[in-house]
Amino acid sequence: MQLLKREFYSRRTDLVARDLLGKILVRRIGDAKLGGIIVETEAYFGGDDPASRAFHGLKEYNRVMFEEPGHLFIYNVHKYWMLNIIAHTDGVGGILIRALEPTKGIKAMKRNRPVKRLRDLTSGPGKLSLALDVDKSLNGLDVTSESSLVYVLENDLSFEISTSRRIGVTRDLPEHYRYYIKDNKYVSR
DNA sequence: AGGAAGATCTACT
DNA sequence: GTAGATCTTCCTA
Repeated sequence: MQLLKREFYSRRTDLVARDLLGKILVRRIGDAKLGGIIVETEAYFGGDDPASRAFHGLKEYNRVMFEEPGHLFIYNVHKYWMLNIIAHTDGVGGILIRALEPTKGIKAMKRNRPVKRLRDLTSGPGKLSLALDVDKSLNGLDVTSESSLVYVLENDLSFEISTSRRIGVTRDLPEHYRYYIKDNKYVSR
């Protein structure tokens, strides 16, 4: 399977968010590989998007949102770390990875986040960060490098895409910027 | 230094 | 469906 390159992320944020569905997110920890199929994403933009971490302008903690596409942006909310991948054509924007369908390293992920049912393992942005042992130490990481600790693989899969408004935001835009695989049981809700 | 907000999760009813 | 826990970061002083 082919690694997604920087050109993939150097496109409109919402298009990249949609196109990430069905791809394989891999988290490497030593020799182990954990991860799964991306089944739910959300796009966040720059200055005109009140739900975005970039809405109030450039700060130290959100700096990577304004930098080169294809890097990780890790942000904390309510005790959990949010895993985002930077993607834009106009200088700022990123995609929240909200849910995975686990396929690799399931035993290791369950050690990181013990659950009874597989469908509870990575069906939410905070859940998948715990399962994949993702925290702020990965902020700014380049996901387009062969040797990266996190990267995304091409994957041929056919499915129907559903959309909705974004989940959990206090001030959302009227458009639909949440994308998910229809009827997939690992979607967060 | 203190208070409040927030892209969440869990455990209830 | 709703309440409460929890912690990083921001804002004001």
